[in-house]
Amino acid sequence: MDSKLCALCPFIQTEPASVSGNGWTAYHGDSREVLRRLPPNSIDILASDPPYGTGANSTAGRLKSTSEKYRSTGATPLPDFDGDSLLPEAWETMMNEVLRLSFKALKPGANVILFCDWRSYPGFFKLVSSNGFIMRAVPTWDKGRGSRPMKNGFRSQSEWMIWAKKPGKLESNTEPVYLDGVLKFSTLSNKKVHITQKPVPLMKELLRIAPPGGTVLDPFQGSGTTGVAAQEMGLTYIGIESTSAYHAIACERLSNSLAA
Amino acid sequence: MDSKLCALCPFIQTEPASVSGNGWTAYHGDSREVLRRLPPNSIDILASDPPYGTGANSTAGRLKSTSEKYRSTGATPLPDFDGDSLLPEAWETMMNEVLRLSFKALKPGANVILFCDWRSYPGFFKLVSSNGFIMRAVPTWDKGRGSRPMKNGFRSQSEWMIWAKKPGKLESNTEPVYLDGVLKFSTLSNKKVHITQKPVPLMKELLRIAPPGGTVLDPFQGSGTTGVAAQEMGLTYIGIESTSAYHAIACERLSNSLAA
DNA sequence: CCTCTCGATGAATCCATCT
DNA sequence: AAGATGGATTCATCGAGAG
Repeated sequence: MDSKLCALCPFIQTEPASVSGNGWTAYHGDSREVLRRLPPNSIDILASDPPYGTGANSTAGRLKSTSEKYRSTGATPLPDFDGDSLLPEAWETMMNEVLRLSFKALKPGANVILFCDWRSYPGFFKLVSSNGFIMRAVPTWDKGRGSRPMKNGFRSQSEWMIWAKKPGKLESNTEPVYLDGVLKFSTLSNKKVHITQKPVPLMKELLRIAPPGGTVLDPFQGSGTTGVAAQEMGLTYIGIESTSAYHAIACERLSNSLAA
Repeated sequence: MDSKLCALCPFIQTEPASVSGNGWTAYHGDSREVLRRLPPNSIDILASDPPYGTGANSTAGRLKSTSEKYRSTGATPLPDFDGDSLLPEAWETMMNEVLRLSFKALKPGANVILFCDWRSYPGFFKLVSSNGFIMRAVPTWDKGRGSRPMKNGFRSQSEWMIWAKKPGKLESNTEPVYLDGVLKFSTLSNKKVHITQKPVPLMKELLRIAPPGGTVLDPFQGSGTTGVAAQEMGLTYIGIESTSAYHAIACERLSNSLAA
């Protein structure tokens, strides 16, 4: 942990708890508190699946847990995750702060990958741009036709990944990569431990844009898929999660990731 | 043309010119002027590829013609199209008016399909929602790997289609359709007569959500691809185009569409 | 080992009913 | 009357288990 903290600052009082392994660190706490303590210009890539903040469209939506909302068939209940049921103002303030603090932690020229959907994209677009990042493109994750069909309409079968970067140039003398703009990976139907869990092969494909051996940051770690992918790609990983249940799940997945 | 116009209104003085064929009408004029004259609640679906308004990011961009901007290899020059080089304020005012007038012309429950990309989506999202339309989803057009690869990044190989509807219910006693959310059609590399021309098979797939025999409106007709697709789907078509060169091209394509 | 059947799933949406 | 609630709905795909 960065030890160059201001000893007089009353806002930083306790160290967030963290668990470490070979090439990874998982913090348990609020993203903003942890981000404040990361050394500036130290991260090569931010890759994360943040809460979309679209769960609060009704009072019911705000009161319901995420597992109730996003599971139609009442199968295995999963632990809830934070940040989805915030009212728009609260979501925006939180996300703005996370992006501002992340900007500092990232190296000049570092890439940013953020998952979103058609509802949350305008909010992310505004915050990403206004925090100094440069939008590059928005590749699409095609989930295939496994998702729920839509009568007399178009199936919602994709999510988007905002690709942006911090201004500057990241030096890299390795072979250039050329990545597709539409990435097709099927969802893990029933093996999921988090409702919005992404497939590891998808995350690995996205992380091909990271410099070899670089450091990946995920301020909304969830079940730790980004970390597992980073491990398999030989990248160093730093993750942050506020929910106890998911912090524990992520630590276990990270511990076992290269064992298999 | 609708004859129930207010005889005292000083703003409506001349009839826009139009050309008609069997099941289609192509207006030559400003979308807003023509939309004002359409009978309210008469259109079943709006399907269009509007100007994105993102061509004016620099003075150079505003002064360059659209054919100069969008052709890196100096191949056959194509006629310019209107509305792309408007400054953001002007684009927004124009598009707002077109959407407001279109809303009136559409039947309750009518669907809206608007092409956009990741730059223009936030602007469209705002205007579509604030004009009373209900956002439904955003299917993706996957152009495949034909487009230019991106060094150390993700290829821009997709465009988005905003799917929205006017509140209400469109009665239809036909078989329901279930459409995919990611539509893969390759671009017409060199046979294009308009720079942003879409493939006819893509437009036909999109028009499958129209009620059989219904009326399709395209306020930014361009080279008339929407109309050709509508013809092949057995739908009635109304298109509007302000540029003379494209009006002529569209009339010719529409005349010949069912001949082949 | 491969094929087939069966069951469960989906960052959701529709609609009648209730407050 | 407008807004909230809760149960029913849709089908291509994936995985488990049987043959």
